[in-house]
Amino acid sequence: MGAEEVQTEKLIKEKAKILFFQKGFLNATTQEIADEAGVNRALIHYYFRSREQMLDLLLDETLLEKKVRVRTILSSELPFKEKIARYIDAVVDYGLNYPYLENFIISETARHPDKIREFCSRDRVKSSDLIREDLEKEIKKKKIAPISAEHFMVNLSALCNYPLLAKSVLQTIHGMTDAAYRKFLIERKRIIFMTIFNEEMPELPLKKELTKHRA
Amino acid sequence: MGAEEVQTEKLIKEKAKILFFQKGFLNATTQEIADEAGVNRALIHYYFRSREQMLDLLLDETLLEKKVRVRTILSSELPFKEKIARYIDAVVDYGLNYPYLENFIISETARHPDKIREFCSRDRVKSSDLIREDLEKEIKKKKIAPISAEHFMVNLSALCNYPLLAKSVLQTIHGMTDAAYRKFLIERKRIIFMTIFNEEMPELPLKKELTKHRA
DNA sequence: TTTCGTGTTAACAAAATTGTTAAACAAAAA
DNA sequence: TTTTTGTTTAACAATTTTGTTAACACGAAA
Repeated sequence: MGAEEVQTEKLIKEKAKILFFQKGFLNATTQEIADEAGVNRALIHYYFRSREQMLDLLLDETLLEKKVRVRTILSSELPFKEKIARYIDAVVDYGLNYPYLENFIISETARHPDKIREFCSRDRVKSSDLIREDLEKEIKKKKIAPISAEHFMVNLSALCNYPLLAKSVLQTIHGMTDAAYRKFLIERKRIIFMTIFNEEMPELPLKKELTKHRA
Repeated sequence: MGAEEVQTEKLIKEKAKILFFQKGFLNATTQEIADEAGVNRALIHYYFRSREQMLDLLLDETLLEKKVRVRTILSSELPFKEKIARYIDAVVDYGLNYPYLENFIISETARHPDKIREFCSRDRVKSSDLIREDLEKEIKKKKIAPISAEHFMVNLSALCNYPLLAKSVLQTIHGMTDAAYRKFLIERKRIIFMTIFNEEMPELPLKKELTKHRA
């Protein structure tokens, strides 16, 4: 047993993520996953028992990773608009890696509503609760038109996630190359901020600072 | 042969649409479709040759129907803001019937990029072209912040379609019933307009008028 | 060296899914 | 009535996909 060799388990997960979340092959078979990883199909069952269990694990890990990033930002002490700017930045960047993640979730959730229910029930606060206070303050200061926290968050998710989700469609319609679409998505960060706040997005100072705690 | 009896072909298509576009069962098998329609599975092959061909037909028909509705609005002579208000109204209403249509397209397109390419290539004008002039005028009049027609249309589609697409997820997160979510979606029509134009959505006169031609 | 355990493989079995076909059926036409 | 035509059904065949198992490889520990 060698920790220095290729970690087959990790390799399979990585390649499966690419198939499902990057390439959008929602129906990828165990064989296709094994091929992508250049590995015998039986290993998928060896490490993950069944296809189903592997999917659960993948989703759980990936969703958690994304949730941590997002929550870190939304529950930080940053001023509201910077918080949102960072949220947009993080979600779009994450989506550039895994454009079809949301699509996958949607499909899985349609078939197995209990899975996402279980995942959501783990945390007591909804993400809309995390911005409610900030938002209401902003509204009172007349800095932004009245809107409920739920609608605000849905607007934000929609503007960030949809262009990633619909990558294949939008790219085809507008006849863009992969590179052009990537550029378009990065442009969108500013556009999204403008659409929501009706003003230019501020420059963001170094990202690393955010996770560090300062007593 | 009786035209007065239940049209099996139509019945199958209707029920398949429900499975795919309403319930979001992207992987529904021919057996599941047959069951939903209360019909022998072989009939699906009798009428549509293969599962694949049935899917193509369904997508084509449904997309065309939606496209006609949208194009009718976008290429009408209405003032810009009313045009957009009607677009929002139509897309959200259509989505209330088929919330998972977009999801289906996205998945199909990821696997078979040629299909959507073929569908798109049928019309010469992109929908963003249909509003470009109007939009530029509006921007010159300082009625709206500068934005490209592409970003504007993507914003609009995102705000309209995402909440439908992510129905199962959002509904779970916010703990809504079907009825509550439906209400939420209808509320969103005004929200979307406000988000884009930063002003209240006007009341829309009767919808029927739109399709009629007046020389 | 032998033993042990993890990781890997090919071969097999079982289930699910699609597509075909021949026969049954029913209503209209001859 | 018989024939014909379009529709429906059950049974079958082929393929795909998943899951299991027994044998194999090979380094580490005894």
